Amino acid sequence: MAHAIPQDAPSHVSDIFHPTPRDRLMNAATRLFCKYGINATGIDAIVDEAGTAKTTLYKIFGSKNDLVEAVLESEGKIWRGWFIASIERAKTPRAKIDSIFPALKKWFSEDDYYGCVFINAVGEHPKDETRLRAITMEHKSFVLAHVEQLARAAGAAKPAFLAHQIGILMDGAIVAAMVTRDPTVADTAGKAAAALLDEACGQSAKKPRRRRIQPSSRLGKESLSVA
Amino acid sequence: MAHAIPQDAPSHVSDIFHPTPRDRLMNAATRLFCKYGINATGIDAIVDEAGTAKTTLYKIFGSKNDLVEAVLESEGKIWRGWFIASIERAKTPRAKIDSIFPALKKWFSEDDYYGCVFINAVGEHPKDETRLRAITMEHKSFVLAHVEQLARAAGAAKPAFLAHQIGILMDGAIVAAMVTRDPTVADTAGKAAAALLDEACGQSAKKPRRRRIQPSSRLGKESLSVA
DNA sequence: CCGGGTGGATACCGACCGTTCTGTTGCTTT
DNA sequence: AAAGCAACAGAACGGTCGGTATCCACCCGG
Repeated sequence: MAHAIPQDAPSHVSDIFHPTPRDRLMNAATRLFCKYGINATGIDAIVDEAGTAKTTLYKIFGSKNDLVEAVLESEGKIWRGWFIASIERAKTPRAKIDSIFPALKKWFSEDDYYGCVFINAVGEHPKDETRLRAITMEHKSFVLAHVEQLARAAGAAKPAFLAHQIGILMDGAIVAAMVTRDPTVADTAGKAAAALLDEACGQSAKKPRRRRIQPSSRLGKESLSVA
Repeated sequence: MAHAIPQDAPSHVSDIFHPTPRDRLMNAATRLFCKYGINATGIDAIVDEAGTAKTTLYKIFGSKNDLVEAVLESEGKIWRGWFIASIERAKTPRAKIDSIFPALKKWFSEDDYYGCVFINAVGEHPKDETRLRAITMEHKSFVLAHVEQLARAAGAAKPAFLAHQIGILMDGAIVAAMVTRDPTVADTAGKAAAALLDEACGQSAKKPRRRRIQPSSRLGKESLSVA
């Protein structure tokens, strides 16, 4: 997942006026990697867009590979920050999970939505590559851990299992949105996630008006250390 | 989705003994594109592996782009053939849908599973590209149409909607399996699909069959031309 | 005033890219 | 035997790749 919503997290305030060469390179590389792919983006295009010299890039990052890793690392952190902030605006754990796919939909709707850099990066590199996949899995694990914690707080029977399923839905929606350019895949995936969440919480009806069994699972909202 | 199971569909029998240069080029290109990515695979490597001359490649395909499209077209057809044959072995529509993810799991378990060429191709090319995305969507639509028909035959309330959800689960599983190299994501996705199918068929144990108005949609199992 | 470090400009490196070219096999078909 | 033709080998094209070296213009603390 990649390319965070711009509005929040201006990182360093001074960057707005005097962005360092490093930041300019990171921004340019991020944009070009996302839009055109990593292999299809040359060093020259990056330094061109960043307005720096090639020497500066190699002084700072050492190699294109290291630049790629730096971009993924940074982009992952920004994306996770945006994602978690987006869903944590909701009040209850259930509402937070329910706002995952509306958040994704907003992301999909941006005109510069290019899919998930991590997924695309793994896809366009040799499949015996290790480093990129490790970085991607780390990113994924972080997001899934958060979802799992929410699932547990929401009273899901098997929180890890449910989080895994939601993660698959997220990946699928991200990919489908990239291919089709249709943000409404998020709605479809969101309804699937809601149904799975309903089932995992033991109440199959969408609106909890007609509660069938409802034994416990009402508590647990508290005492949840975020990790 | 890409890279079909080898055992069925030997295409032309004579190819086993005298594979034409075209077939050798297609096979080599397919393998290298899948394993190393399209942009990372040079013409030299393809003709090297195919054992043909560069001239032959350009006489037959005209350009690398055209070769890429030919590979996607062919690989898509092979994959769809394998996929549909795999799930159609089951007897009932419900069983056919239930065998989607076991089939994918077998695919994921191959040691030369490299994800979906279509998804990877879109991901590593400029996002304003049109042709690749069109080819990918065509492939996807074909598969989804088949799933939708099965969903309708299985008595799902909203077959197109369910098929769409299953498609997202498939894409998510394909991507997750590529990144994690863990074929069991197919199990997780499969259980999600089964739960959604249960719910869509109204026999989800607890769901009290809250039908809306929609009186029809019960027939239509027949007269469904797939492609 | 000086000296050192940061970063820009530019030319260059060997390697490889996709593509085209020339020329040569070897098997058909006449 | 002659001609045709698909496929071969291989060199070479202009261009770009990732990466390096050189030189120069600042800027800033002493």
